Amino acid sequence: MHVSESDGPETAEDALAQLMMTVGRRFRARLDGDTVDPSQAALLYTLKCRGAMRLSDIADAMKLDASTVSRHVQQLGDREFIERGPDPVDGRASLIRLTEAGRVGLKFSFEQRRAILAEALADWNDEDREQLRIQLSRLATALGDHA
Amino acid sequence: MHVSESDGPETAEDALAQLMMTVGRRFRARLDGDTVDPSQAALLYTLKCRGAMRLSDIADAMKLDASTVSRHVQQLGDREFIERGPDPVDGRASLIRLTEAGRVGLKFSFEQRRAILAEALADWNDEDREQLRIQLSRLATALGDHA
DNA sequence: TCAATTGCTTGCATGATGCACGTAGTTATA
DNA sequence: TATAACTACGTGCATCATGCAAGCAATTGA
Repeated sequence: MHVSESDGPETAEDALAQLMMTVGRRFRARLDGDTVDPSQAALLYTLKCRGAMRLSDIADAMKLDASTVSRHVQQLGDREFIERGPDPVDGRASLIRLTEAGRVGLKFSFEQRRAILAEALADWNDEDREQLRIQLSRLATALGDHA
Repeated sequence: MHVSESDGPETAEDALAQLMMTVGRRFRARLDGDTVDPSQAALLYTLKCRGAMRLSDIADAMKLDASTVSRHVQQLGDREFIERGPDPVDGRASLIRLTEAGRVGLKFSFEQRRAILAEALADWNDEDREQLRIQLSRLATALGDHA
């Protein structure tokens, strides 16, 4: 066991595994006043980072079934958080693009999560926060890349 | 928006929000050969950290409905990953305790996640890893505490 | 032209979850 | 003591997210 009996985790890997387990629930849950659920927020975020994408590419990026993404896209489209345009190079596909309303909705989701985190990070000094930011960002990139 | 258009997140809070969104899926999914699903692994971890607990206390700690925990406990009990004993101070309740098999199952779940993370952290130096471990551990504690 | 492929959608089954309710055991009060 | 109120837990039911399989439409290749 790489987590000792009463101390904290012994490695960064275990610390992250513990963190995901401990707080995952709080991020997965739809937060108060939040307008998009976590999966759909992730979809919006993907579009924000990568620009207009085809549905199948979103499914690949998010490691979800295309049918699941199809339903999310429908719901987000109903709320005009995304819009679908034709793919100029393939008439079967459509390019899905974030709308301004979608940016606002995504921003709101981030703000909700920010509030929770800001509370936990309240007594961290700037250097620790910056270190954490850099490392988490690197980690997210590394985990996302080889996906 | 606290996440800039093409750079990484600008604050540690956003970096973590992004991380949860980016990789949450990989930890939530039942990994290959894994014997317990993520929710049940979290239950085992809770028992590991806090010792024998009553069902209602587990529900509080995990922020799940008691009925959900009841079902998890049944399934984990069937597989003898936990055992239920009488609560000496309340005949209605039972104390739920991790078995040795449960520790093994939990360890296996952690190993699975470790493998994914180790790959992503492969090129980090020891100092960065140690920093990350400390900060993640602190963060998990902070987030878990005010829960 | 027609078969095979690809992008997407829909029907269906499964599994996790919460709520409402029921049962058994406990505590408080007359 | 008797009885009412409360608590811990389990079960039935509805809901929702998801994946798989099948289908439809458009593209590509022979």
